[in-house]
Amino acid sequence: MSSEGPKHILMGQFARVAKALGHQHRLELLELLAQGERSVEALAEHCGLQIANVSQHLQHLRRAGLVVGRRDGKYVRYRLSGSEVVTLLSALRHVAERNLAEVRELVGSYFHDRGSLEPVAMDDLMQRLRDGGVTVIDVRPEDEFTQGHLPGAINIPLAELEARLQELPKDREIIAYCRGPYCLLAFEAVARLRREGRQARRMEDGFPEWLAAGRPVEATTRSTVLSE
Amino acid sequence: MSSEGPKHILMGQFARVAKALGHQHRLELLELLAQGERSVEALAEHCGLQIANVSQHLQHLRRAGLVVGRRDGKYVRYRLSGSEVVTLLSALRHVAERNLAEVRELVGSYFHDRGSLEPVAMDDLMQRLRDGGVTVIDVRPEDEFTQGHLPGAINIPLAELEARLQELPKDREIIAYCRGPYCLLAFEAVARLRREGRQARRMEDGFPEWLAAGRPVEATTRSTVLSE
DNA sequence: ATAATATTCAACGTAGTGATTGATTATTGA
DNA sequence: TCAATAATCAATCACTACGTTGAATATTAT
Repeated sequence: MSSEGPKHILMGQFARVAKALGHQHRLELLELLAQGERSVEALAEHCGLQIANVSQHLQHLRRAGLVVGRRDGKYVRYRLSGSEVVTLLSALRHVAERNLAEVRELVGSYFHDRGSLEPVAMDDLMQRLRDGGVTVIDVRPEDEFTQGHLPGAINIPLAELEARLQELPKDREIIAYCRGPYCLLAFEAVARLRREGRQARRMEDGFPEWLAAGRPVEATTRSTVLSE
Repeated sequence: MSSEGPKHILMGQFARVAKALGHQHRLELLELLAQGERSVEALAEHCGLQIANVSQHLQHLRRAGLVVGRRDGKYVRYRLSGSEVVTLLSALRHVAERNLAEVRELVGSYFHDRGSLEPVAMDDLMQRLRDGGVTVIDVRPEDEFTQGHLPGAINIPLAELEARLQELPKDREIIAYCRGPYCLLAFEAVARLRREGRQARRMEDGFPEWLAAGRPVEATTRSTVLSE
């Protein structure tokens, strides 16, 4: 009785997409894929899940139109099907942060309290990139950096931060970014840089949001643009 | 093993929100609530569902932070918890339309083919409202109109359209809007108006999107603003 | 060809979800 | 206070989803 008519069919389809988002592990997979292409194996490793399990989740996501896979030799590499998926994930985060008390508390205590790290909005950073006088560091793992990063950013994975301090100018502000607004890497990087007496802040959002906003991006290996 | 750490907890919370969206009936309820406040009974009637069933869905939505309810005499009236929920729903629709072949086909055949109805973007309509020279009609049911509508819009529910044609000027373009981009009311209204020889187009989005975009809104009964 | 590796498929048990029914609570009006 | 109405709760059943296991498939390298 309630599945007839084009509107109901549409709602059923929308629900299919939402169902695919409705699982912790699938959201984690999507966040990883938002950084760039990855094989099933690599995803399983990152998430600490079984390969068969990840494979099934990926197919679930694929049926919902959220990711696409391509065969590359022995591997099947998955990626987000488009930048609108990043937008959807941002909207989801936003609603949760705004309306779930548990999330507000967690974000407040765990993220915001980590010093007054004064995040820089993407717009502002864009402007300062044009004006010069700012050093941007990408604290994600090297393979994610390679697939795409902010123009002019230098890749310093968190583990190498102290060892490579001399690469960072002492008289310019340093802006760090990582995977997204709730990724801890940039928080930690800024905290450590300040401990070393550097002037550092973090970008409010991560690389995927920068990319989805249609801002310029550099890739190390090839010049392909990831956005659509 | 995989639910420890602040990040995993956050993902679990985000998944909770997505799970709540992952059901056809709940999405239909949300679309209705995007028009304004409604009692459980009214929602059940509109969706053709049992009251107890709707009640349970609403509590599911409430636990996910998507809706809030307040007691009003014998009734409990529910509404969306904020405009960011509308944004989330739009993002969901957008992903589905972009990446699910079934949705693309359905939208193409059922909505787009209904004449070349040349939708007007919200921005353009906003400008034309300022300039004057356009008549805007709200073809939703009266109770939805009452709770909030575009400034200056006149309410003509679809059933009354032919009977009230004389209220509409013949020399000005008429813009119709309804509940949202996939609501059929405005499509149908435009088709009928053109059949009558009027110059008519539909607004691309519906009232909830207009409201969520922070644009001006009028309410008939009280001057409360629904957005946050 | 054969072995090795990456991924998917198939099957199974457990657990959770959704719809229905009837009972229960909250509020209003007589 | 009692009846009527609106909403929620509790219990049940059918159904679907999740994770695991081991087998099957696809591709590469030997």
